[in-house]
Amino acid sequence: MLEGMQCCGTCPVRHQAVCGALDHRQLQRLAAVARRRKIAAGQILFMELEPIGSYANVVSGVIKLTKSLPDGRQLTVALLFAPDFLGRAYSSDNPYRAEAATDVEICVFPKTAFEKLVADHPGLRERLFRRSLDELDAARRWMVLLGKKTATEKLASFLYFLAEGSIQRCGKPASGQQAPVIELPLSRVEIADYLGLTTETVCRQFHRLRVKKVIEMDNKRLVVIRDMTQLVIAAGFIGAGPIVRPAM
Amino acid sequence: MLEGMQCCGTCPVRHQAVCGALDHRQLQRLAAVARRRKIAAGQILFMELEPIGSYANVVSGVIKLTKSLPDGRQLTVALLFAPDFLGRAYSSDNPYRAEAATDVEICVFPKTAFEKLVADHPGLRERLFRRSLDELDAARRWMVLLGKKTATEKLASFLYFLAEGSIQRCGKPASGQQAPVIELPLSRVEIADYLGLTTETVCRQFHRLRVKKVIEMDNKRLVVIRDMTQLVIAAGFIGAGPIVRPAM
DNA sequence: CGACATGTTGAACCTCATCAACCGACGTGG
DNA sequence: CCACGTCGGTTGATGAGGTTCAACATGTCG
Repeated sequence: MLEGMQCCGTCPVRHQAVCGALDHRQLQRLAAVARRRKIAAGQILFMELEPIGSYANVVSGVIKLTKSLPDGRQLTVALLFAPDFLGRAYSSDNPYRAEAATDVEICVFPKTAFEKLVADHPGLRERLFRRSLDELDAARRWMVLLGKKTATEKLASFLYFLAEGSIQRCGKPASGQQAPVIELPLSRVEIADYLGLTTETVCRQFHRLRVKKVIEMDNKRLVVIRDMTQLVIAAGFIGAGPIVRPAM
Repeated sequence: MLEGMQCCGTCPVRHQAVCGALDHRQLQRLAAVARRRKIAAGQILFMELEPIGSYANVVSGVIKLTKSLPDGRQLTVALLFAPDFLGRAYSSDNPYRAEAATDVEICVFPKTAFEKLVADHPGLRERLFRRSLDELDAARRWMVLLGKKTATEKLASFLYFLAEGSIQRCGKPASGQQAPVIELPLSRVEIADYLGLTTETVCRQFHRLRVKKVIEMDNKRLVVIRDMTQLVIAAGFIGAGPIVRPAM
């Protein structure tokens, strides 16, 4: 077992995560109960409708949140990356299944201890609130993708979304913009579940983007973005033609 | 101009809305700056990306939040009903267009005054936080609808969602369950935009549900739910066959 | 009345899902 | 070592569900 403070001191997401709101003393309090855990890819953190006994920060890796229909169809409603927070305040049971998409490291806080800390510390509350608002915006952006975009646009948007994230994490590639390389954290099936498509369609769209010289792929999991502007256009973020502003 | 306190005293959403967290004194402070406004159906409250100078409670009627792609495709990402809250904390500009779907009454709070009140009152903050979490859950539930459901399921889900809401508002129809009647707050086009479909498809699905005796329609805007269980099945909430639990 | 918005219906088309075959990588066991 | 089964990924053929385009119906307002 890692000792608490040691854990927080070396934590790579110390400042970006919700705990960034805490001062030294408060961090000690949190660290006393926090525990690092490694989760292997594919492991399920908690099932749908299962009560969750703890909160957690994602320290590294990617976690999927998925919902499923009674007949087995399922959709991944969110991906959680490095400084993201896992857990639902004000509700004991939660409506998602959380699963490690890659090998994952999380920092787990027991429910009651964390809630006490939240109750005492307004800064922490604010961070959680901000985060949930950001998630809400992200969810609604994704709704547009799911409801209105074509298969190509969906995949292009997904790749752009990943590129954007990796740029934010690793620093942007200056103005010289060398081609960003992204490692897909999801299998084809998982991508399909995230985009509301089937595996086959996802494959074909990868193919199309490759043929159009927008991307390049060495490994099945490694994507090089050859033409960022084309990707953005393919994603439907800017119109290929003139921008149509809907009339009042 | 209505005087503040009078406004809050007679407010039908006084307790359910976020201001339910305030005691009498604080309510006075809010009421001093709050203003009732009536908005006609079709009016736009604020445009996408436009900074918003105020927050508001929905007192009556329905507000649509929609996002649009540069080429004009658009999706309604949320409907706001009576005690709902309109506004985005921690962000001056917002990513949605807000439009009155029906005639609407809202209670408007100037941005800074309201924010000051929020800063002073933890109960209010908590309410806002809870609300945003609920919205997040709702958004993600809707993502499943948009990403995985068929046209029939989408419309049935929408009707169920409305029925549920009206039951919650008007009290449930006992166990005797007389057929719930719902008035559609949206036109066909608007429903289509909400469900990620086209007008034509929405029409055809209405037709199908009518043929199947699940619903009945007098007016174009009045839907009687003849068979609630069939509606729930059509919505895909429970499997028509045996429930398949995905294997671990 | 005609012009316009909203809703409905029909027919043709197209995207994407479905079903099936196949490929390569990997691990296991003979 | 190779045969094998399995799993993830790719490709092809086919078909259904939903979009698109067009016509028409209905209701409303000038």
